[in-house]
Formats: sequence, C-alpha cells, structure tokens
Amino acid sequence: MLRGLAPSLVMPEPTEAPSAPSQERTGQASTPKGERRRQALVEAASELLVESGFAGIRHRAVAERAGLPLASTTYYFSSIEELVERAVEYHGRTELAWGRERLSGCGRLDRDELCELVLDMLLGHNSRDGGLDVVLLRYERLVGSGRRPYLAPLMREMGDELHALLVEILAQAGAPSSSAEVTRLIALIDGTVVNALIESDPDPRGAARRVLRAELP
Amino acid sequence: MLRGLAPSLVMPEPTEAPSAPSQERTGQASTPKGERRRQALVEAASELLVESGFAGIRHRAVAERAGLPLASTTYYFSSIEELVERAVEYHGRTELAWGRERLSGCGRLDRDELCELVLDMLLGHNSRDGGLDVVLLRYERLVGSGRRPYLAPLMREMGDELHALLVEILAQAGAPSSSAEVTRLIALIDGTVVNALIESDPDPRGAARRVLRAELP
DNA sequence: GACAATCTGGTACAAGCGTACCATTTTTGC
DNA sequence: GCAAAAATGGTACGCTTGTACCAGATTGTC
Repeated sequence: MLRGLAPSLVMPEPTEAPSAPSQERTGQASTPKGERRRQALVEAASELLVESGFAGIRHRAVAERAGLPLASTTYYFSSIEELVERAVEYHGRTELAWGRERLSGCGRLDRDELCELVLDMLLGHNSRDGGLDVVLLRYERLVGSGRRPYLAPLMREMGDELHALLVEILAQAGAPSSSAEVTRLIALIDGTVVNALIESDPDPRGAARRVLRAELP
Repeated sequence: MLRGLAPSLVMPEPTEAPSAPSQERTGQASTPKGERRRQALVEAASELLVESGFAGIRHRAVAERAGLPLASTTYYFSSIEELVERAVEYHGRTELAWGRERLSGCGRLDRDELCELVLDMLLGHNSRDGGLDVVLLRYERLVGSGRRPYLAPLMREMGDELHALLVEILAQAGAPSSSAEVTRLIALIDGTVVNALIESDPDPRGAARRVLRAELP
C-alpha cells in the first residue's frame, strides 16, 4: 500500500518497526513549500466541496483546481477520505473564524443584525447573496456524516463550537439564552432550511429568517 | 440516444411526429410480465436507496438485486435518474400508505401512540428498531434534492401529502393543529434529527421523541 | 558542497461506471 | 397460427475513478 513514502526515520529502533509497521505520518509535509502545497490542495478541495458536494472531491479535480499534478494528492493524503475530512474541517473552521471575528468587531447588535449574523452562522455567510451551494453544504455535511462515520467526531467538535458561538452572539445582542434554548433554535432553523430546499424557487435563507424573527423575543 | 426502443405507436398522427419527436414513453412496459419486471427493478432500487443512499442505485446493483440482467435496467428506464426518481417515489408512497392505513386502523390515539406515529411518519417506521438507514434516507432525499432538481417536484408533492396526513393524525389524537403549527413541528423534528446524526452513538429517534413530547400539549 | 530526505510529476493500471448494440425468444393482436 | 411488437440477455465500448509506480529534481542538514 505504502510506497517509498516514508523512508525517513532510519528505523529509530529496529524493534519498533513491526509494532508501528506503516501508515502513520502519511501526508505530513515537512517542508514549508510542501506545507503550502498541501494547504493549496485542502483549499481546492474545500471549494469543490462547496460547489459540488462530497462527490466533487476527486483526486484529479482537486489537483487541477490547485494547479498541481495528480500525484500530489496521493502524496499528501493517504486516501480520499483524509482529503475530504481536511476539506470539511477547513471550511468549517474558516466559517467559525469568520463569525468570531465578526462578533468581536462590532458592539451591541440590534435585532436585525442579530438575525443576519445567526443566519450567517447557520447557513453560511455566503448565503447572503442567494447562493444555494453553501447552504446545501452544511446539511450535506450533517447528513453525509451518517454514511461517513469518520466525519462524525469532527462534525461534533465544530458543532459544539458553533453552539458556543451562538450563545455568545445572543448574549452580546442582549437576548441571553440557555444552552437548551440555543439547541432548540438550531434545530428549528436547520429543519426549516432542509424543508425549504425542495421548494420550486428555493429561498432557504428567507424561510429561516421568517422563523427566526418569530422566535426571537 | 434512443435505440429501437419505441417502435410501438405506428405514428397515430403523422403530424404529431415532429412536435413530439422522441423520448416519451421510454421504459413503459406494455406487458403484464414486463410491468412486473419493471416493478421489481423499482423495488430493488428502493432497497438499495435505503441501504446505501443515492450512490447505491447503480444499473448493475439494481439488476443483480432484482435477479434480472443488466440490460433490463436500461430497457425499462431511460436513464439512471429516472430509476432514482421511481425508487424515491416508491419508497415515499409506500411509507405514506403505511401511515394512512395505520391511522384508519386505530381509534382515538393516546399521547404515546400519537408520538410514535408522528415519529414513524417523519423518521420512517423502520426506525423503531434503531435502524439508521431509513432515517438517513428521509434527509438524504431532502438534501439530495438540492443537487438533483429533477427530484424537487416529487419531493414537494409527497411532502404536502405528509403534511396533510400529520394534520389528520393530530386531529384524530385530539390535538388539532393548524397547518402552520404542523409545518413548525416538522421543521423542529427534522432539525433535531439531522443534528442527532453526528452524535457518537446516534439515536435520532430518541432525540426526536424528547423534543416531540416537550412540544405536544 | 555533499548526501539524504523530501518532493515532483508523468504515467500506468485495474475496477467500476452508464450506456449501447443486437441476435434471439416470448408475447400480443388479429 | 402468424406477423409484428415487446422483451430478453449476453456482450462490448468509452470513460472516470482511486491508487500505485518511479526516475528525476529540489530541498534541508551538517
């Protein structure tokens, strides 16, 4: 399975060789330039994820998008699953970071700002201009984790961070809510969105906004 | 694209030929046995849909599951999309029929029966024994329609029927609810379920039950 | 500056995919 | 019963996929 990938480590201890036979440290870049390439692949994969969902992440598509040769994808990632996971993580953390920066960058939020910020966090801030892609992605990730158990831990971790951030946001807007209330709000919005996806002229953000406004005090 | 598929219809009206050039009636079976085979393929595809999602519906897999040769799939269905659509429809309508029969078969529902029946309709009645597959399917279908626009009309139609059925169910349980209230309830449950899918030991039905009980008067 | 370690990128391959073809057999309509 | 229509099923094609290979270029370390 592994090729001449890890000829590094000149067998630190001969006895360890059988116990830690292979795999490991696959795809770790040890060079600044290598790290940059690896990151470029993750970002390319993330873009494809937004545009075409999980099915869009393919070795060839990712390599082409990143302007790198095909083999670089197998060099830096031991499997397509690892690439998918890194892409999901990159996109999720970028979105979380965007939200945190946004929050710290403004003072007290009025009701409208609060609404839009909550929608940004739950539907993706790119959904402002009506793009469906980003919206789809959040729910594809959630549902997709059902058939991709390896994603679940990551999704859970990012979900918890999102939850905490929403608690903060509501507090800063003067509408402090308990953890349970936020959980409920998330579920309500998520359910509204997935059901809005099948409308003939889907406007999930609009649907979510109506529900959210009715819910906020 | 079409082969000698539809040499039937000896051109009822020559003038119609150019206006309705091709496609049409592809895959329509004209024979009882043919209809049975076609149905067998739909059911096989539906099983695969439950087990492996959209990705599980493949010509070869469907044919093998139905015990039919590969070519039968292209003979009865003009494309894989049509097969997917029929499988989704079959599964959805079967579930709806199950619910209607269930409703008419029992008298006034008590609170617990009501809860379970609502969960059956929203998560799939096979989710009673903890199977995740059926649960996943409902949400894969909803989210999947985002990237498969051809499914949206069908999903909308079945969604409306589900909505109406839930209104009936609640009425029969002595908890009459407005259309808007039911819409909200559906969203709340759906959102709860998709968020429960990433738990380390997923129990979406349990999570939905807790929310539902808190919601019902 | 030399020597490993790391990275690069062109290429190859087997498997699986949707779809098409077509010589037969079965069924239908008259 | 017979011609025509429908159905059957084995087979093949062109394409995409994930992954493997490996000779050469680049880089980091001493």
